[in-house]
Amino acid sequence: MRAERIPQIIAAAMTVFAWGGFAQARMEDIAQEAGLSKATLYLYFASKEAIIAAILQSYFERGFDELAALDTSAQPVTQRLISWTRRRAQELQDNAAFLSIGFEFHALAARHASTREVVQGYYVRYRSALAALLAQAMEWGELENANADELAVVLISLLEGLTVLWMLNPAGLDLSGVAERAVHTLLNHPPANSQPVE
Amino acid sequence: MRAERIPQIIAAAMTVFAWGGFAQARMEDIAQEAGLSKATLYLYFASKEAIIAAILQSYFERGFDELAALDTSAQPVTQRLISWTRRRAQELQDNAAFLSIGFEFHALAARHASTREVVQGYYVRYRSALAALLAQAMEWGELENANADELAVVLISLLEGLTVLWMLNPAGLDLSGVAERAVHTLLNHPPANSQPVE
Amino acid sequence: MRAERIPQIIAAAMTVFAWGGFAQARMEDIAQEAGLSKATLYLYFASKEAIIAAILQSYFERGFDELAALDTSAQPVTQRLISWTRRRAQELQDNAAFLSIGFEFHALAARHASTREVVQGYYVRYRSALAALLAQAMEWGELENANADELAVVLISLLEGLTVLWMLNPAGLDLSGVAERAVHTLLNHPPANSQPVE
Amino acid sequence: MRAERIPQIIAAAMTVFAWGGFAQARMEDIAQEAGLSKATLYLYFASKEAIIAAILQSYFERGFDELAALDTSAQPVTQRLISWTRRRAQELQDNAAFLSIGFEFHALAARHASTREVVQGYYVRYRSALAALLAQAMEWGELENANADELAVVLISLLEGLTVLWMLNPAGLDLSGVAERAVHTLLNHPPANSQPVE
DNA sequence: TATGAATGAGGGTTCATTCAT
DNA sequence: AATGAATGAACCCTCATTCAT
Repeated sequence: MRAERIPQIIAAAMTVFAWGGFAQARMEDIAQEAGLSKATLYLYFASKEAIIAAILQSYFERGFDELAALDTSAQPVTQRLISWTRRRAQELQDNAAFLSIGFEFHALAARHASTREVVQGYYVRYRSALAALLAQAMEWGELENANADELAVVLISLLEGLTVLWMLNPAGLDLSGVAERAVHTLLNHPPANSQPVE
Repeated sequence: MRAERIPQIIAAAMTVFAWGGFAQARMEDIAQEAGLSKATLYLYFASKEAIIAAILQSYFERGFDELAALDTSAQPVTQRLISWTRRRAQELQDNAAFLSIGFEFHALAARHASTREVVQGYYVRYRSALAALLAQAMEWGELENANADELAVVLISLLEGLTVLWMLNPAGLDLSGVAERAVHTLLNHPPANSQPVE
Repeated sequence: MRAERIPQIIAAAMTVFAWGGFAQARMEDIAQEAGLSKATLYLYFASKEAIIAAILQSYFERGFDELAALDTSAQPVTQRLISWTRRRAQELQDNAAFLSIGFEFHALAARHASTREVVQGYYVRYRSALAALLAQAMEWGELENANADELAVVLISLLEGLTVLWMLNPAGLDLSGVAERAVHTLLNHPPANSQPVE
Repeated sequence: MRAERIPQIIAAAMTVFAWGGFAQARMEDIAQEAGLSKATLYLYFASKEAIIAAILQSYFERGFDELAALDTSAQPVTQRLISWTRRRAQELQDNAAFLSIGFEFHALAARHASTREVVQGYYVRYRSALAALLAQAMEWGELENANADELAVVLISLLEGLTVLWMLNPAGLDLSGVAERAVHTLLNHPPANSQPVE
């Protein structure tokens, strides 16, 4: 029962949150979307906040499977990262409806340490995984030697930022193309190698 | 009076919103922060939403003065962009407290067309100004020929994304340094030149 | 539950409205009078206005049962109308506390078409029923031939007007007596027979 | 100034009250209608309630001039009363817009003794004047002997009640005609002469 | 497990009234 | 005399949460 209800409620809540934001969404709406009664929600979640917290946990797991898959592929790292970029872009487009939830978590993270820690945890893992991969590629001579961690930060930032611009004008931005080309460049010319400018 | 009260209320509202988000903030809080009574707020704004809308208009004006200043400087474009990046980073750090408002606007933009239009308008201007500058630099031979508009998109995205990562862990990310080095690289190796990878 | 709560709330609201008028009455007062919480009222009525509308529907049903009973009685029509008049007067006195609600509906009707239609509907039914009875009595030779509809209007008007005067000074006006005597006269000397005066 | 402003404000208030009722009308609305500022109203009236009280005083003076004129006319009383009825009906139609105010005063009177006293005072004067006239006519043999006071009550009630029905459906009720015919009848067959029915 | 019914706490908004100018 | 500006006091309505069944 629990194993069945909890994802059902989370899915319903995500739909409702995506449509109107955390604050505007009412427990009534979530219940309706889930096909349950309001009171039933409370059998599985102690509060609205608990639902948000549960979503927070799952929301930032997206893409980790794919990231993990990067490690085991046989292709050259550059190639792997490019196609991973493409997949991330695709996934973004598929889940566009839920983008607002991510931004709302950013806002929450900026305000509340507890949320911040969770979100940060995600980016740390993300960054570490990416950096490890890049470091390996450097070690293996596939990429120019550079600060792998900083490169990871730059790549992640780039994708995050593109997400914002794409959300604002999906038709006006070739998300995949721009991302791929920029990642390609950055892999070939890692920024940490460049001379700091004063 | 209006010229006096409106900025006063907006400033108060921003402080309150930064602290608790749009939804949680109460008109009472804003009034208190502004040193006014709740009813007085309604002499100048028709609703809480109207205050948010007013902030939306002003929020994304930040940094435009500096962007405009880029045009008139005598330095080489690369140099100008690098130091502009530095100033943006500095400004970000100075206004860190209000970052959550920006993320909340992103969430709102993802949900409401009217907000989206305003925010998009900002990024369009931002991107145009930057692209124009880059195009000029390319024309003058200061930068390698490339797709100036796409380069602008990449630069903006990078800075936006770095903002998120820095917000999550200010101490763990040398915002200025990473930004400057990445911008430097991208200017020297504009991504649009690279061959798309299939 | 609904079948139980709705009359309960309407009764409470009538009491509160009778005491202070529609505008002054607070939902809190009605809730208290009904022994419920304020929020519970909203489970059954969408708004204060909806409660008033519900009362409007029931308020002008008073006396219709008795009016219907007029048809089936075996007594002569004159007799029936006289004793009906007496009962109406009695009922008025019994429900004196709610008179102000009726006047308030008159005021509302004068201002809002939708209320007017409801109230008018009541008087139309009232007038039709009375006119039909009078017409029958004329046909049967019990009453002098005359304009039954106009006579109905006059009778109703008379009772309505007496209600106002009696409300202003109950002790100073023998409501039943005056009403009965006037009705008696009008039945015997129906006005429509008289020559219009120029 | 006062002599100028006070009628101006009362006229404005009556317009606003007629449109939306006492409760819904805002001081702001009245001020606007009067072409004054809200604060200025308070130079002439201590409160909204004071404005209503002032209107109460003037509202029920309508028709008294004409009633007084009845005394001095040279025509037969019956004739005078009929043409007075016609004038009252005409006046009613001319001031139809303000009818709702009258009903609202009835509602207020039913609830508040102080208002009731004022309204009752009006009807008492009205009834006395009419009864005196009728008594004189009886004395002079112009009318059949009867209870002049009760006849006055019946006449007044009839006109009051007709007002309600006419307000509900002006097109469907020949106010003047019905009133005149009924008054004519009642003058010729005064109810108090009829035998009470048991 | 599920829910219909109920509510306490609260928040946005309104408005009569005041007062300094 | 007149008013722009300000506000305290309410009031309607909402909603997360509880609980008896």
